[in-house]
Amino acid sequence: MTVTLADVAARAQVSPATVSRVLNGNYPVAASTRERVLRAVDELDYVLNGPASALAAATSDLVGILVNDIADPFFGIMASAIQAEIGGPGGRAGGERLAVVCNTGGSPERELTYLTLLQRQRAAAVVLTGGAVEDAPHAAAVAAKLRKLHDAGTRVVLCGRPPAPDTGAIALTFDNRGGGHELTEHLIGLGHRRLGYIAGPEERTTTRHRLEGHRAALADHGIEEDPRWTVHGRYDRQAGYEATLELLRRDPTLTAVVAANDSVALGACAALRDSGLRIPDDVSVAGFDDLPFSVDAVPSLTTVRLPLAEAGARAGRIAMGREEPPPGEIATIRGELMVRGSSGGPRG
Amino acid sequence: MTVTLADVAARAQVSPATVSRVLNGNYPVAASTRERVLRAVDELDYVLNGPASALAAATSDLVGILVNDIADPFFGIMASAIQAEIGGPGGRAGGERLAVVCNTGGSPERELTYLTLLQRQRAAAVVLTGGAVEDAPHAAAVAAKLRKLHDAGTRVVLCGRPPAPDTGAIALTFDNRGGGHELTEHLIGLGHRRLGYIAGPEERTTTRHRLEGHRAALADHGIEEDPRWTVHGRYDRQAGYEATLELLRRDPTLTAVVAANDSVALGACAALRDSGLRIPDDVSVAGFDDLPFSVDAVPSLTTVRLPLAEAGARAGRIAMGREEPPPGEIATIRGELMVRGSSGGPRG
DNA sequence: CATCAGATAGAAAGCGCTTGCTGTGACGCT
DNA sequence: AGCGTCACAGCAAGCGCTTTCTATCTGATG
Repeated sequence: MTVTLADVAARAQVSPATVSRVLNGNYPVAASTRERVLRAVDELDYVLNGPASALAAATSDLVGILVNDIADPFFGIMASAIQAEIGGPGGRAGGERLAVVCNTGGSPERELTYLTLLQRQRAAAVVLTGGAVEDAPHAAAVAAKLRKLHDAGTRVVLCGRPPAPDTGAIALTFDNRGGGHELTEHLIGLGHRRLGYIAGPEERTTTRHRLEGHRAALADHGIEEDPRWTVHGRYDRQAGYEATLELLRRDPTLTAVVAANDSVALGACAALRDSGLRIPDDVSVAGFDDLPFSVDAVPSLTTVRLPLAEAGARAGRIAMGREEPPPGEIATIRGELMVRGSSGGPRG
Repeated sequence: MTVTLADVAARAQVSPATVSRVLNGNYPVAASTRERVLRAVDELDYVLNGPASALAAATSDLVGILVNDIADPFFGIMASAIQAEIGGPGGRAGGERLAVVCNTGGSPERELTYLTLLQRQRAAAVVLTGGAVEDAPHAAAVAAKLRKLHDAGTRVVLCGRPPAPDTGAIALTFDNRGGGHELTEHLIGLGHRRLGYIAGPEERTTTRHRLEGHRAALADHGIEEDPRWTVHGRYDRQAGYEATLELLRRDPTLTAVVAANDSVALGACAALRDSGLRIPDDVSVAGFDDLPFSVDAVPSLTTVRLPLAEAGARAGRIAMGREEPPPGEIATIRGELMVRGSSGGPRG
């Protein structure tokens, strides 16, 4: 039924071994023979059996990319950049690799299961993107898995994720703390003293780091933080909307709202508008990430730009072994403050 | 080095066959034996070798999802919904399947290569999303590939893509033509007579269908179309911005701009604003898709909602064989006109 | 008590490919 | 002329798992 290597070999009048070598191209084969084989492959419309080849060679050409939410451009952009470097078809990479993105939906279990699945497929490399969950047992389980993958020869790269010590994983980490600090400092510089903060889900590293940066900035300027000024929620627009209403309820005198990310900030803007407040005249708003739509918002969003595409590309190259890992296997990627129309001096 | 089935068998004092059967659970195994095996698996931390098992069983648990642009929420949302149904880990599906999304970047060659790669992996199913390219040779090549995949037992589902006759593929098609028609009709109903249209890339089915709907609506109302009123561009915000400036240059008297999709529409809004025009007082704007951010735009965007998540979920279920394919193997999914703030009567 | 169906477990034959090792001519060297 | 060297090509042994067929044991049946 299906065409196998042996069929091609028969047709080209050579041994299966020769066909295999022509296809893999890592062994000398006479030009004339090669041509004959290639013609046979073409005529029979032969397609290599991936599993068989992976089994025999003990390696596969699968590269896994784990993301928290594939519908979120934050991850989409990184995944896209990673995939472009992995080669996938058409990439500049020599061997064709199947870059696959796996959507964990932010669930620790799914993350773990996907890692097992990739381990099972003997993936060539795995790139984990986005913040990690700060649950000790789960973190340990993931670390163990990463270590195992690494030991099995799978290259593991963390992109926009905190380092995982002793796992052999290369980490490209975003400086969320620094970015958060700079952003809040900017607002303080404008004269704001009562700042609301809409944080992401409690147990995520990204959430914690950004919040820490924010608080550090407040502390630096001797501003005592009111616990009512922080609200947690999901990383989406809806959460931002609701959290903002809650903040306004708790303290209507806030002059600025800092959001966990741009989507949340957009929700915040909508809530402020719906509450009859002008941005930035009445309340300033700031986001994080600088996703493409942020510059288009009205007013355009003050935020911290994270070089998602660049980071992804680099992670992809490292995963493919086409770029040296950073010294110490850890690199910190800084964000860049983008001051735009959504932030201004308080009340006036 | 790595633990194999045989190791587990030895440890559990059973034959490899038994271990395999315990793991696959489709053959009677005494409870006590099963337990012993499971314990051994656990103790040895055994992970099944995917390729080996795929080879022996002649099937794999890979499901491919092809998207044009993973960084675009349009695809992200569909992919997310599909993946959720495929199961991936944690899904309600029984067997764990590895749902992998492949980013073609809109390139026909990459699309083809990914299909080959998936064929090579003996994928259990493949879902293609988004519009197709209307290049005859390429379309034929894709059709041939789909046919081959289908014949090899891979379930093929098209989601938001026109049917591919005689390939055995199930198609869930969006009614782009109808949506485009309804949208333009709405604007005409408001009194608009000079409507600019920002179309997507020329050679895509989605582009053509939406444009056809637009033109049909114009024709229905006896409006003669000026060729200067149509500009083609990419499906992104930037293209919308530039195309709008071009339209304005060609005919400053336009009272409405219809965009190929919401991102393009947002770009159009930005361009109009930058040109000192108010929306919708001076010019009305309409998009397509109703992506999450569209309702947040200022003013909120009049557009056609496509049930991306529902369609994706259905495609996923069909791909898994958990839902009957539609009669005739083709279903047309209609959009819903969402009238919002960006459209109003012309000039006041 | 002999017989047989039913329930489990094992033996072994692959699945389709890769690769170390073994030929085998053709060349070049002394 | 004799022989070591290459450059290729083929042999055959797996890679780790699934699955058919067969063997064994149990308890039920007549």
